[in-house]
Amino acid sequence: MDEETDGVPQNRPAARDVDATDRKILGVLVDDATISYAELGDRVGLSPPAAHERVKRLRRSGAIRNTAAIIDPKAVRKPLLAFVHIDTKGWGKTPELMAISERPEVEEIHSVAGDTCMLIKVRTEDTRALEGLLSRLYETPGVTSTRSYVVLSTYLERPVQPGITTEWPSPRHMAKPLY
Amino acid sequence: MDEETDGVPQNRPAARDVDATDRKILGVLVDDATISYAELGDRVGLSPPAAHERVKRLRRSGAIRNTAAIIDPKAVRKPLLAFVHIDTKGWGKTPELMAISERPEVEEIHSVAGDTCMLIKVRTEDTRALEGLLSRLYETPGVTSTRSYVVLSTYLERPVQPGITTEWPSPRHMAKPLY
DNA sequence: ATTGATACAGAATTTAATACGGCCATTATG
DNA sequence: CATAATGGCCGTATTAAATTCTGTATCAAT
Repeated sequence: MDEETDGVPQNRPAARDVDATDRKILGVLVDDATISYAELGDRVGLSPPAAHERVKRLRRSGAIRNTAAIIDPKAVRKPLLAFVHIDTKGWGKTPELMAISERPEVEEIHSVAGDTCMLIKVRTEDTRALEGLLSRLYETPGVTSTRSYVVLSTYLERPVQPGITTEWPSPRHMAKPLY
Repeated sequence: MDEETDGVPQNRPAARDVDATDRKILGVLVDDATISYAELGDRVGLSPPAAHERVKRLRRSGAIRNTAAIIDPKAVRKPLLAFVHIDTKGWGKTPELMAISERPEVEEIHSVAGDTCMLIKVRTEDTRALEGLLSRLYETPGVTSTRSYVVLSTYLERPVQPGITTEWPSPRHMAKPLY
């Protein structure tokens, strides 16, 4: 399958919201984006060109950000996964922190509600490499402390799922919210 | 681009380790797996069939786990990202916890070193849905407490990078490890 | 030195992506 | 209310890419 490169949506042209068919398409393509439009059409009940048209729209609108190869971390020698909380004086996207983000080992950087703290996901070859990354983080100006959570084993890891939005059963002890 | 479905590697047939060319290929395909083999070959200095052969091998060996559409969480109405630590009595992949993993909102479940605790990444439509998920988690047998980290903003989020393994400069105050 | 295996390039073939035209349904408009 | 305009789809035709095939060079092991 394929066509023009997925681009980041610079502008928001046709932001029609995704319908049930689009979700089905997304569900299929998250599992496997290497199938043909004929196969995709079959699975969601469309002709190949119609499926193609939908996918093009999903790309244009930015619903599909990218079509990417998912790499096994072990294959590229990064078997060690860790999450790091760093407490910072104030928030921010400091230049020092952004320098850290250029390391290929760093996969995610989020700022977190409550404390002034950042949550970072890293994948390294071994504990030695993790140590280097951590000491670099600790030396970053504004960082007051770090806590690391080294992952022993991963039970589930998957990309964003389109999933049909279903309701959770309200816990009995919980009142319906006012708004 | 593409061919037969990426399969999970049941057996380990040709586990030759990835060389520099393979890393280049992975680097390109992580960015954009929709390019043609001609284009891929150009970028890494191979003929189209040779590039194709490499990619097939990377799939067979499991280095490329999947080729997937990356979805914008906002497009599927999941703008809220949170990490949840749950403390558990003992470890484990209890049936109850595994039931949680079937919710499409749950993206990752890891067990963590040190405490007996699990780290869970979830993405929901709103705080209401998060609340439902959390109360469900708290009601899971064996769970003694939960802590949630709601993400305010994400500065970096990307897939596993093949990256050329480079050395960190050893911190000056740190001795070389003995092994 | 010879054999075998591996990786590659180039050409040939098959398959899939893409472009085009027409149809139907829904929605906007006079 | 009638009618135009739009959007989404299908079927077909064309073009481009994936895939197969064959020969060759390189390297390793016998």
